[in-house]
Amino acid sequence: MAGRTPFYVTTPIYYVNDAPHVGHAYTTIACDVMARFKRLDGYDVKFLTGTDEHGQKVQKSAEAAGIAPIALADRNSQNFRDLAALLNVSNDDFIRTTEPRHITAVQALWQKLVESGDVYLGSYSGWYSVRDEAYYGADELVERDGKRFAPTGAPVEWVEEPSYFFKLSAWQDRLLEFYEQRPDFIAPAGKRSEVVSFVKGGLKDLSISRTTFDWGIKVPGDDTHVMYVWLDALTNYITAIGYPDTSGDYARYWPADLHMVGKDILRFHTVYWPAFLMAAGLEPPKRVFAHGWWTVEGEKMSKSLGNVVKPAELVETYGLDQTRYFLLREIPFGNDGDFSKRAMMQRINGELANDYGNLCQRVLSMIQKYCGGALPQPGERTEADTKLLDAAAALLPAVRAEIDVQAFHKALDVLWSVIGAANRYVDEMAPWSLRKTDTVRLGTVLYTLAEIIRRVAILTQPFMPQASARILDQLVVPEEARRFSDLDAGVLAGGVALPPPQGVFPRYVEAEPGKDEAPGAKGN
RNA sequence: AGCACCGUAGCUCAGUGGUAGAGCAGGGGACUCAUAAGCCCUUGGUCGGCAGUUCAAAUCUGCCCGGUGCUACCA
Repeated sequence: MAGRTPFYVTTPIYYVNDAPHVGHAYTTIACDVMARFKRLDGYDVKFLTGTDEHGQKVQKSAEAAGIAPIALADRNSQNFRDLAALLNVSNDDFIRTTEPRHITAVQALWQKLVESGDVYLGSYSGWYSVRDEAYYGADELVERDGKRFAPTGAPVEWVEEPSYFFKLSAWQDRLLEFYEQRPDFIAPAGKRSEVVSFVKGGLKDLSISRTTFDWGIKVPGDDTHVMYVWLDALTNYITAIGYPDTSGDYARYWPADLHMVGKDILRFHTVYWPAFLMAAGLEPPKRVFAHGWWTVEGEKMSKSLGNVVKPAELVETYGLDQTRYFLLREIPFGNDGDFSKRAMMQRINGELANDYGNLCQRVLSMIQKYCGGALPQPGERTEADTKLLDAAAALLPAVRAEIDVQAFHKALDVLWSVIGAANRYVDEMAPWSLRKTDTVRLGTVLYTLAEIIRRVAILTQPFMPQASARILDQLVVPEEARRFSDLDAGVLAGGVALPPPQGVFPRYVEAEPGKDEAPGAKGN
């Protein structure tokens, strides 16, 4: 434990007013790959996800449903727990902002901000639409008949409510200095420029409390206010490691190595959050990565279009590991991308079934048929064997470098380059011919291939834990010998009996409606 | 409107001064261990347009056209 480097990765906490969709799954899976990779690579990993449960929207939804806000939060928070389980996500903790530990942490952080002089009582004012429950900027309004209306057509009125403010304006220079010193703090690089330019444009103080609703954490010493959601929500990252106790897990895991976020909440994580933390005398996180959005078959995902992709349907239709693979392989991480059935099928069939799955299958089958089901003993190596083995040995540092910058697509690309090389090696060596001419050489070739597959499968574990495990099972690699340190230390031993091969990545064949029904039969 | 980024083969993208690349899709071939998989070969682009700098530009500069993002309280 003492010798292991800590690694702390977080998903955003998901808002309980939302139903889980592929976007949530995407963020969570990306973090899971980070967490699994780092664990296998010997790190002491803390992986946090959870739910954000306060705010006016939740209060309103609960009222509409005729239940208490906490009842709504309980129910919907569970949906996100279920999602994590569905996706085989390895989070170490699941935080809820309604938990006592979080309330304690947020109030403690508030006190720190008060003590540092960064909080003052003022009033928040603006053009408010009761109908939309939202404030609008003066420039957004339309004036008709001497009255002002929101872009939505709703009437607005000038309202003013008391509010505590955070002196964000005082942190502009220190934030810019921070970005300057830490060029990797915001990723991808393009997003960093946006944030820097935003901050350079000047910062206004931030309203951090509200009096118009009460579903939130009370401001210490002023029960008429609840904290504004972002202060509440962002604090979850330190709540989960024990804050305000800064000795134990906090000392070990903070600052977080990576906050993974969707691009819509980048600013909150890269401007407000570091400012809050610095004001409280705490360190900002090391890195915030803003990933992109998925469209579906070329269209924006939306409730009104009815094309929202539910993670459970993906897993049901394509399989869990296939879904995990597709999401991280299809688009350069950080970019927006499109989710289409066609692309999914191409990835599953072309890369999982044909390249990876079939490589395993053909090699294991030949061992089964030609070697009586026992892993052969390798003989003398040729240049071709060495070349392939060297390529596989070079995988870990190459993949690690990509994972460290969240280039998941490139990490997979690197792995597939060896899968491709192995498939070419099979054809070049033609074991089906060696079988008749040179059984010693045959043994070396099949052994080499099995060893390549072992190495690849160990490295695909973070992406596809179940499928990788099934491959390693078929090579009789002990469960405790699947860490990255076992890549070199756990080289396969010849002579071991292998079980009959079983396909791991089946081809996806689209069910053709009507095809499997009797003519004239009505479906369902 | 301002600022930033992007526009390269049918599709998704890499390439940032020295004779255009990958994967997928399309076409052809040899093999047969395997999941109608794998392997080999191959068609395809005046690198958005115009002008300039340079011995040399997809790569630098200017302008134009087209697209995207950001421009604070929306969790």
